[in-house]
Amino acid sequence: MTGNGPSLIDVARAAGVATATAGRALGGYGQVSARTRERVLAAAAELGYRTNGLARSMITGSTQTIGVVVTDVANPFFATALSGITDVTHPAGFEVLLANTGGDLDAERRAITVMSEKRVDGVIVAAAQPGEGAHLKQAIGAGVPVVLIDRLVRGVPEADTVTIDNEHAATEAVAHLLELGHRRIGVITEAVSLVSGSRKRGLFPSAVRLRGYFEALRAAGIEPDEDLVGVARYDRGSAYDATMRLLAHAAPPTALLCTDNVLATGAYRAVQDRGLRMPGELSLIGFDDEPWTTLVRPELTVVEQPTYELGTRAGRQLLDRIADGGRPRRPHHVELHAKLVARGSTLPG
Amino acid sequence: MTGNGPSLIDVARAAGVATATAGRALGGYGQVSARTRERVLAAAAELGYRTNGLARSMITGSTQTIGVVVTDVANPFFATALSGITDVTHPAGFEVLLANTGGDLDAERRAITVMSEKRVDGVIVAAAQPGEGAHLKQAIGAGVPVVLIDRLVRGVPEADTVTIDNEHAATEAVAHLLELGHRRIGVITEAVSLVSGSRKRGLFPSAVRLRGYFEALRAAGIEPDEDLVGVARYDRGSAYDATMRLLAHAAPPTALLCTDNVLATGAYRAVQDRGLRMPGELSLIGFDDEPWTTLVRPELTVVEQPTYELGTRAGRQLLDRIADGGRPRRPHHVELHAKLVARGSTLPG
DNA sequence: CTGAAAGCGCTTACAG
DNA sequence: CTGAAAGCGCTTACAG
Repeated sequence: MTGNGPSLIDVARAAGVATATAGRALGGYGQVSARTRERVLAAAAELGYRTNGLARSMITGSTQTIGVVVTDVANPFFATALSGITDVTHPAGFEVLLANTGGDLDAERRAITVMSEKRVDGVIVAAAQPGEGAHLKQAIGAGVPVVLIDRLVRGVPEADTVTIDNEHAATEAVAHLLELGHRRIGVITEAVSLVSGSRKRGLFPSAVRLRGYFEALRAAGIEPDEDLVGVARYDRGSAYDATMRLLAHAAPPTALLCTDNVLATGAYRAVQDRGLRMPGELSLIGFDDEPWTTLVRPELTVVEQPTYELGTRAGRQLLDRIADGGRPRRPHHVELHAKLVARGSTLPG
Repeated sequence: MTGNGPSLIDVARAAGVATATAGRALGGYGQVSARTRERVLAAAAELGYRTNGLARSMITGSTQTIGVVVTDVANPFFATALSGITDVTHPAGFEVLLANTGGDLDAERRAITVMSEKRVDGVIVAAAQPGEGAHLKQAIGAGVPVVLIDRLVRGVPEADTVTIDNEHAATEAVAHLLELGHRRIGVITEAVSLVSGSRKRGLFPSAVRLRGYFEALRAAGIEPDEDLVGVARYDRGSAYDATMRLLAHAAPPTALLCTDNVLATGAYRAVQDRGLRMPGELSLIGFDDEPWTTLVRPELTVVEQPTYELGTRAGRQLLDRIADGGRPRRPHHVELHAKLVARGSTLPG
């Protein structure tokens, strides 16, 4: 019960004008004489009037609100992307309705439904699963523009996308290690589809990065060794364990690539605990350039993603779509480049 | 233009019932026979009907949406608190309208106004400035419950608050250092009201922590030395510079307390670059226990804030308020405790 | 420039 | 259980 308060009718009555006139004075549309406007504004202030955005939106057909769906706001990656989104959309007059799915597909479906019912003008989605896009397709069908961010989803060809060139990013990281002379290069990943030749070509960043890793090795004439692939759940402890297992092998890797920032914290810790010198005994590369990567010793070599820009581009793309007012147009795909930042964890020095 | 689509009237017509009946079947309120419900549901599915939440909210007086206003979502502190909020409110059926103010008071005022016009059922606010609460008071007056989080604001005695016992947190940190024998204990802070005896008693965490620092010293019979207070803007670089200045003094501190996690990254780096051994030549304490604090060597001693819980408690508090339906009730104040986690940066070992 | 009327899409009494 | 009517609070043609 948002304690109703005065309506436009009350303001109009107090100002001695018609509601349509009061609406024009307060809403900044149509024509009103300066004198009338003043009287209406005075009456509104006196009564403590606030526009009912619900009623307005119902008529105008626009809520000036966009939905943003992510799997985990507490992850610095999404938090940073989110700030990129708001920095672009807020000045344009749009508010953000946020949903945190925790990677649960059902939660994502519910979020999309609710946002659609609340009549958001569009949504930006970091999907929970690459295989399931029916709910997104339905939203688009209902006239809600969708921009996919960070992750591609199968079955939604109409959606705009803003992603990072993950395959190249991984390739570049491996190339860096090859150049330094490494041949036994391991990887810590949360990708499910392990097998390099799998037919289920993954669409998610971790899967794409894993593919890049495999291909870079092959291009260098090295047959990937499954013993050098450490699979972890998406948390630090699991990455720690996976790293420890790899390092305990009879023929352990001399270099390690982590496909994500969370995994990198676990791997870094494991290498420390194992007592291996970096980069002398083991070279390590992480993903995402977070503040801590230059506080550890040695500093961590990383693949730096343009995370904030991922958000700003997605925001701008959605604003464009909304401005287009649902006119059909072919989907727009933006792919941003990640950049290798070489530091002490790989560079002998 | 969210391409309007079929309305309840269309569904009712297709099902051969009155709109009121169709509404009852679809909305889950009132009484409908099973047979009628089925027919309505079938018609709705056929037409691709989706409820117009705007119209519903206008009548029910509830949007099932809360506003959350923070100064910086990209800061792990707020990102984590935010996830605590959504974890509590989302299962209760509430969506989150997010505003990122960047610490700008005007942006905060606009956000509150817009959220109020969008008829959110309540707001959780991490305020930009402690001195300015008129807009919040006004929201409360209009019937929008307000829960202040992390920071107190003057002039809004009606608001619920969920904060951390910052004075005690700082006191405990200083006590730890005193116990280890330190007498020259410095502080890196972004608090503006520097002077210990200032009459403008700060309400913000940084100011309260600074007060705790001063009082802990005095309680130990040590007169605070202004030369040991390093003031920085709220960023890593500025904290780095401030720390470097302190360490360059003729009689430098032997221990340093940082009143925030961002400042701690700058200070840690400065101590490294200065070539001082921790804790032998300098002991360091930070705020907030982030993943990196156990990756650096030595590990960082910190005051660990219950950040996630700050969010869940604020969420629950707001839900309670909303459930109360605007019935006047005295404000509720929750103060959570921070905990010192002693590690290598202070413990000789 | 101003006003009277219609209507956005629902839910809520009120009858039956 | 079902329906006809009223109404939530605005904006939008349509006249004047």
